[in-house]
Amino acid sequence: MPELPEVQTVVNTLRPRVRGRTIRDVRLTRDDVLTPAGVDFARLIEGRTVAEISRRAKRIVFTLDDGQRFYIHLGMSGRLTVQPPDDPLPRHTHLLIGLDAEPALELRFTDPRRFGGIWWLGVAPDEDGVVGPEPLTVRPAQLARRLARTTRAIKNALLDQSVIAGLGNIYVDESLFAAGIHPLTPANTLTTEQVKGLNRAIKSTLRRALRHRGSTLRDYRDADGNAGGFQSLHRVYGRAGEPCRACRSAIQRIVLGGRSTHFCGNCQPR
DNA sequence: GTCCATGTTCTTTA
DNA sequence: CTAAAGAACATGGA
Repeated sequence: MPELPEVQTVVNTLRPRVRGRTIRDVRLTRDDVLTPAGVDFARLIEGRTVAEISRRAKRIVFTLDDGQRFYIHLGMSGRLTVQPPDDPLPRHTHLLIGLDAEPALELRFTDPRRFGGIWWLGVAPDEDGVVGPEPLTVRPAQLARRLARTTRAIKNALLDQSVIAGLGNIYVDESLFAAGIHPLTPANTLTTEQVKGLNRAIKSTLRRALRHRGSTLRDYRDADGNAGGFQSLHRVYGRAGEPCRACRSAIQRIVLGGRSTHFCGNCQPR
């Protein structure tokens, strides 16, 4: 659910409330949200201070004062909030971290669908798994090199986190519209000029979404519980049948890689 | 009951 | 063998 703009907004709202605070008590109410299984997560983090909170791809990375790290992925329906411990506890809250604050604060991870979770990294210098470059800083030549390696539709290639990290279904559709590229275009057939335009479109789309604190379709909230505001500015995502904001022709919806894909057949010709 | 959902990973097919 | 397509995961809302 949350893509780069939403995850970054969570990090931005989390940081001033959590960084520098000491972890008092940890409650993991079901252990299958933790990877690897069997890690004594509470013992590892209790008494530690949160040195930094950052984002890599769609992961929210916590760095502790002893240099150990873990990350939380929100999956499709995850929320990470900071609130007073006596606030009513929502269903499907799997992790509660009590923080040393006056008045007391609690970091909560809630995720009904449980596609998200907590991954313990320890002091491993490398990140786990293959994660592509960050879309806000990737250079056009680097993006071109990675797209040239696959014949897949550009929509599917951009959703692949090992090709480029942080994009999801909303921002791939929005970026392809902004670049005027049809989602079915084979990734390796894009011209150098098209990749340059796509690179610019991705960056401007993400920056605009960040300014509006992400998109809330249903579940997404930042760490303070606030919804995003970008959803009303989507140009194609979720607008099937509605007029294109540029040319008034009807936005089309097809299924690609099992995901809804929205585009303007006129502004994004094949 | 049906279909759909901001994601990732495992399995099957080509 | 590899790349790509498809299924699966779990819950809830329309």
